[in-house]
Amino acid sequence: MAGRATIAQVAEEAGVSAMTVSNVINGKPGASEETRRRVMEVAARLGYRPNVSARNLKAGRSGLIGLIALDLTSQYGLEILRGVADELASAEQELLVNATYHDAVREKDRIEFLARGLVDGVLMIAPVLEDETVELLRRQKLPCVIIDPRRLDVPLPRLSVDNYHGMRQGTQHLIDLGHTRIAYLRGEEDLESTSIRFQGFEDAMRLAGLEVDERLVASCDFSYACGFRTTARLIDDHSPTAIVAGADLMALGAVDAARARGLNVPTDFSVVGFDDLPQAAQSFPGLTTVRQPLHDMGQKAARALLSLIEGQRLLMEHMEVGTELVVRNSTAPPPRDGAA
Amino acid sequence: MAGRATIAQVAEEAGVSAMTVSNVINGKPGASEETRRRVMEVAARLGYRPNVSARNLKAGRSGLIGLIALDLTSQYGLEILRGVADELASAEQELLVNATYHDAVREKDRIEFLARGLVDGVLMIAPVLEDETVELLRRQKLPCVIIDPRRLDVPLPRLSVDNYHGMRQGTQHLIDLGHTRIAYLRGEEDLESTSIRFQGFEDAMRLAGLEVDERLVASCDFSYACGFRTTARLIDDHSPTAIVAGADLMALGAVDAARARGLNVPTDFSVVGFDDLPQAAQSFPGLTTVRQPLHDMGQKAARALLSLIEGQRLLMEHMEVGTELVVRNSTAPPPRDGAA
DNA sequence: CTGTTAGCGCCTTCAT
DNA sequence: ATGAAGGCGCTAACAG
Repeated sequence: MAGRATIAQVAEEAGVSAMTVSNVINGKPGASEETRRRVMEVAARLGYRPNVSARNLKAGRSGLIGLIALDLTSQYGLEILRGVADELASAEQELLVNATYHDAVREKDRIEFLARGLVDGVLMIAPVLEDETVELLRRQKLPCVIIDPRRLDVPLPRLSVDNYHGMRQGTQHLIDLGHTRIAYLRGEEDLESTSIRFQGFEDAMRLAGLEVDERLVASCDFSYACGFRTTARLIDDHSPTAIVAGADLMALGAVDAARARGLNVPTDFSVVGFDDLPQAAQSFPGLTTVRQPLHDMGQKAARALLSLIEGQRLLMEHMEVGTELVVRNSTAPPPRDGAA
Repeated sequence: MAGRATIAQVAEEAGVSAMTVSNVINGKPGASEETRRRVMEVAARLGYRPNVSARNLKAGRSGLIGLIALDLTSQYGLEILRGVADELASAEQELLVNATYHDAVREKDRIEFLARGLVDGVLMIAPVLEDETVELLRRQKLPCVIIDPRRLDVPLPRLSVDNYHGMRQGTQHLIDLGHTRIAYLRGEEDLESTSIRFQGFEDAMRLAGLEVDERLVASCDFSYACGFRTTARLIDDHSPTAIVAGADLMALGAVDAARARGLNVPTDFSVVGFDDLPQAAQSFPGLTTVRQPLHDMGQKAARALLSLIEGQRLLMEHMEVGTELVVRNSTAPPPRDGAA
């Protein structure tokens, strides 16, 4: 559609062969200064641009990386996306973005489509990844890296976060402040990380000699709305003095729920999140949370994918990155009377 | 790299010609049930997928649409992106995402790169778009549509929002509630929309017989942080009872600034935003704001681009969509004593 | 119903 | 230093 002119036209117009035009355009040696100049002049005049499909067909690669994200609206995926984009920028690879909207069928379709030679490799964020899809990826020998896998044992290269220690540290922070009645908001149950984070919470509690009260534990879908609703209920029914959420969005909902119940955060009620989304810093009070290095994760995964594409083998199939507690203003010692 | 099996291999293995395989795969008529079955069986066994590059080469298109966004983190652009992606999904076009990070040079580079035939068309969100770049797009006859142009008179197909009436309506809402000392947060000054929205604010005030106090008007960069800072200052110095912000992020900052000053929103201080980002609904109190139909805008722009690509002329070069006031809980009548 | 021919635009190989 | 031939994988258009 664009770049009408073809290499043949330029060749004709410049009075040389297509081959020479190709060499000149690609800066290959073997063309006199004179010819070079003439070809460039004609190419510019005709607005010639090499056709990408043709080039790809010939080269057997596309210069494209596919990213399969769950959702294009969650900051979580977008921070990763930024990291990926930053890394790819210096590698002359373009990014093809896809969202599955949490639909396994759509996910499979997209991967299948991308695997038709459209992309040189695929990056997936928390994909559902049915066995059949894994099989497809392996059969097609399509390089791929999974970021934040749902199950840690998928037989594909993957990058995950140290959820266990992250959550243990976040919980410990509340314990250190003196909290004992700590509620916990689990995330979606089909993510292995939800259980692992909870494990970190439990262990931190146990090691501090604290009881994990099951009535203070609830599950949510990672959303603000559910965090709000659930926390409001928890406060009404069981008066915890603090809550740990398996994701920042839920934590933000928890903060507002406490506020809606007339509690001051953090003096009456403390909240700890997980992720450190941009919104965690941009809220009032600033959210204390366990930081996942999302941008770094994107970069790291992209880098791994690029080496796979270049045919190198990865040092390790399963990469893991650490977390970091970011203390802001949503946490403080519990109120004196012990309950909210 | 991927898609090992080619049509020729399938043909050979199935004992038919490549043409027949093609027809079967594409569901074209003219193939006996028997042949069809055999071909399908072999194709499945070999894991055959038509190569996209080859197909596009043949078809004279790339199947790719480029999206030039300012930023991959702002919800504003992402809501539009979602609309675009949804529309493209049914058009067999993939989306190539690019961020310029507000850098005019980078923007030009990216457009130039895409214009090399990589994509069939380009969508741009609030691009800086120097004259030279416009010239390039025209010369290459690269179909493009601009969403939310910085200047309304760019000579390219574009889609903008009725900023004037939107802001007038948002302001009127506060006036109707009884506010008179209304502050205003302008957005970035190099967007024409910033002036147009302000115009709507001014006119609403004037028509209600209210003074626009210049000391209550300030400029910001669309960010939460600046909205917070500036509103805090405005409240300290001039005690308005309400504020209108040219964007939701600034409005969210304003809400938290008021809160930080000990004011209750909305009973002591009202806030009106502009955009209706997802966060506007997901905050406490819910933000009253002027809704831009971002998702629709993305769809509409994508649809326009697709018809341009198909060679159709657009009915109008400049499309405009309307806004809608969304009343939530950040606005209420001013406090009795008249000042904050 | 099925196969042959031809060519999309480019570039690798091998001559000249 | 330059060019001719051929093919990447696919599919119109036209045979048969």
